[in-house]
Amino acid sequence: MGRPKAGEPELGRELIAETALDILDSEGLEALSLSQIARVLNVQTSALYWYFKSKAALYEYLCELIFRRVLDDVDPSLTGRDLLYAFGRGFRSNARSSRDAAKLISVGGVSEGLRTELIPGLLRRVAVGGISPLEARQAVTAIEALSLGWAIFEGSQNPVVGEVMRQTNDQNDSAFERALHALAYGFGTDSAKKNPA
Amino acid sequence: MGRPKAGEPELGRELIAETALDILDSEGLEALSLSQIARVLNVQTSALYWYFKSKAALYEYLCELIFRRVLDDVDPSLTGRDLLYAFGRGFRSNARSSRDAAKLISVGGVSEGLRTELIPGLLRRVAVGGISPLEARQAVTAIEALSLGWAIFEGSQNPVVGEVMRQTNDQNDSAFERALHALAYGFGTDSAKKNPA
DNA sequence: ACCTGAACACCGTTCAAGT
DNA sequence: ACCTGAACACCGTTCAAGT
Repeated sequence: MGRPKAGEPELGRELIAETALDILDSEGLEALSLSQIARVLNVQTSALYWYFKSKAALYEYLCELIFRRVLDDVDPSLTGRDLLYAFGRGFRSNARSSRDAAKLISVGGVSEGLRTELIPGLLRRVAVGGISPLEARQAVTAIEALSLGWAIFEGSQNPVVGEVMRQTNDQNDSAFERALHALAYGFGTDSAKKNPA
Repeated sequence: MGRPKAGEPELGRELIAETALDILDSEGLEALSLSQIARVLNVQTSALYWYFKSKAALYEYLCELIFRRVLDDVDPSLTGRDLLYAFGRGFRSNARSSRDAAKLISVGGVSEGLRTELIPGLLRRVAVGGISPLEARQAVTAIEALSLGWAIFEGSQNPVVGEVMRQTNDQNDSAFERALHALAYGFGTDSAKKNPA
């Protein structure tokens, strides 16, 4: 044991990341450690440092992976506000399908690929029609924030969301969708520009 | 050393919590450990267990403390949608004033006082006029989610918000305020109930 | 190139023992 | 009641050494 057995998948960034997401799913963020990953993979903890220079680097990689999956699930033909809406839905449903994924994102750093490739691409697709680049950036920020925050509360035992959860899932889904809709389609319109009395 | 000196503040939940928030502020969530708190306070780590039964219990206490401060800053005469708006602003500005406070909230659990006292009180103040209790719960959830998510992105090096940050603070503030307004005043209205084509 | 094995400083938690 | 001191299992990281 400890050495590659025939028939066993080869150690690498992919396998390490998948194992990490499995642990995140089954045991939560607290239990997600390099030691635990190594234990599952039957290697020494130090072996992981050949593929990731630190725990933070692994976390960045995981965040990018999650983000990439969300974008892959979104209809590529969508643009503008419809894209905003679909992105928010995908972000939350993905975060909800994997326990503590939202916590990971809130704690993990931002990778190079995310900063230079994925986000700019998303922004370009949102900034169409009457939506300026600045407006697109602000809207994406708002959608990301709502979806991430919502997923965090859903994952935790938050009392507010907890109550909402105890109602039917339909009602809860619609609560999120209503908020999302208010943001995606209400942001930057006249009704959102007015200040309250 | 190690024993209470005359003139030194007495060890207790208050002092431990304040020290913890100081560390959170100056060194971030990663550096916030029981050992570090004990080191600053010149006591043994095990001494802290007299006041908190675990690290998680301390985190809960800190979350409740932060939440309480946010509510204390909100004009007590506000109700309904105006309260929603003010609560969101306070939540984010408080989270922003203390580094990694948002991360702490996303990771920390929910205390008894928060669940049974603070949140129900907030809900009661929101559910006035044309706003039903269910609607109030959903709206508070949405506002909390947006404000928490926004604060997390602000605290991190998120690329989207990072870009927005590099613009003037006014612009960034107004981006958040616009999103907040869309939620507080757009949620539950006719425009938010319609589904996109 | 890829992994082991040992070492280091740090962490959360428990518990007997002191005062 | 309140705190020390020692112990335990676990963690991230480094690095020489093997193949």
